[in-house]
Amino acid sequence: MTRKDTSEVRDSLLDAAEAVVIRQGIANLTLDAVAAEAGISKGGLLHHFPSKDRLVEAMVMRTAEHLRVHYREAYERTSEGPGRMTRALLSTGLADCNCWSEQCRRSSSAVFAALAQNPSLIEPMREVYSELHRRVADEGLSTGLGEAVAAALDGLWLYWVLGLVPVDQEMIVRVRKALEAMVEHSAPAKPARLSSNPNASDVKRSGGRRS
Amino acid sequence: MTRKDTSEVRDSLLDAAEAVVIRQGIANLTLDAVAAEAGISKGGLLHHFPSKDRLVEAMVMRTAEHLRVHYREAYERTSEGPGRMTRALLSTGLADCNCWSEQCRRSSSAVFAALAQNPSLIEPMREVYSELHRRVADEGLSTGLGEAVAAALDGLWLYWVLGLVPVDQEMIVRVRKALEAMVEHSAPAKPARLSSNPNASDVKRSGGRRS
DNA sequence: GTCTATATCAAGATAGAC
DNA sequence: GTCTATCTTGATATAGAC
Repeated sequence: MTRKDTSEVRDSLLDAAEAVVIRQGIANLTLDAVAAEAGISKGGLLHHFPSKDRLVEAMVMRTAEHLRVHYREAYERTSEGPGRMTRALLSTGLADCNCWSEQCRRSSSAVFAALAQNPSLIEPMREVYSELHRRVADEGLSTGLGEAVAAALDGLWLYWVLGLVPVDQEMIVRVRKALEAMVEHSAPAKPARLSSNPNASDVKRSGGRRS
Repeated sequence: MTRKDTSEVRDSLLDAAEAVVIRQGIANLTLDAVAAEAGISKGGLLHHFPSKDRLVEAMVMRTAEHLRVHYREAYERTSEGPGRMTRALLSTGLADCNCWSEQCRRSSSAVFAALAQNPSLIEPMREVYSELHRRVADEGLSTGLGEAVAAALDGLWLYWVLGLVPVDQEMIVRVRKALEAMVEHSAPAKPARLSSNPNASDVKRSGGRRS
């Protein structure tokens, strides 16, 4: 019970830290700001996270774990066959714009906090990506295709979190369709359930063929 | 003359700032560190850039301008036809691994410095990307394809600068081939120079990348 | 244009009361 | 476990000599 309460407090403190980054940017991710956001004193905050490094580390670990759970669930929901993980990413990573934005905001705050605080803190994220790319790179699609799709999704993420390119629902749909067309042609099996999203399986132009 | 000298000094100071970020990370991008790296005093540095914001602003503007020049040149070197800008990005953005790395390092230092210092300083980068995506989104390829390719390249850039996924020459080649196959099929015109070459010896000069 | 010296301040972290 | 008060450091920026 005590443990559960403590865990809940930690979680709310991490929420506060994310909120600070999202609203004020990483330059303003200070212990004072997090404490104020959480409605606690700096001393109280430092009781749960004895240093700023530990706080950021916890932010990254939580985000990494969420990400891992998220794509594993998507994998389970996706039909078997070549490119299963890749198709799972397409259906979950580019689903609804609003959900996507929320996830983006949260993950970006952790990643950038780590980058600013101490780049080595990104490590948990590396482990998740390591597993993800292992799965995506070896699932029967033509060489490099799974990796290309994953990279494209993360490119969109980058555009969105930096505001480099306006990413709206229309753009997401355009890009998803283009990527799905590639994957579908590379792995034409099981066209019945290619994607869990109804309007995502509309492929007009025939794709290319490869070895 | 005086102006040219001043401009050269400014450029060398920006080089020093990039070097600091690359070697020590953005957390250590301080005026002291930049001054030391450039072999000048902090007072001298502040004569050229009256505040840290101005210094980072100049870093971003220089990087953005390099990027713009870079892809415009690549465009000129690329054969006419559908997807010209997209093909230009593929040939120049994913050319030689070493050149690419160098460009990555430099561009990432500017972008992340801006992110840490003051996100609004990214603006010059936005303008360049705005133009780039305008060109890539409307060149006769199937809908979303140009944007997907551009996003994939920037995804690779992200992997590389954060070390999220190991990006080596082999991976670059794999992804490039997958993307080229898409573009080639969508725009089969001018097969002579499109990049039917397995190793894409299309245009390899001045490799390098974006953002 | 470059330097040294210094003012100013904010942030991370500690100590100890409650 | 949470608080207030305080210590310490390091970073930006200014002032003014050379």
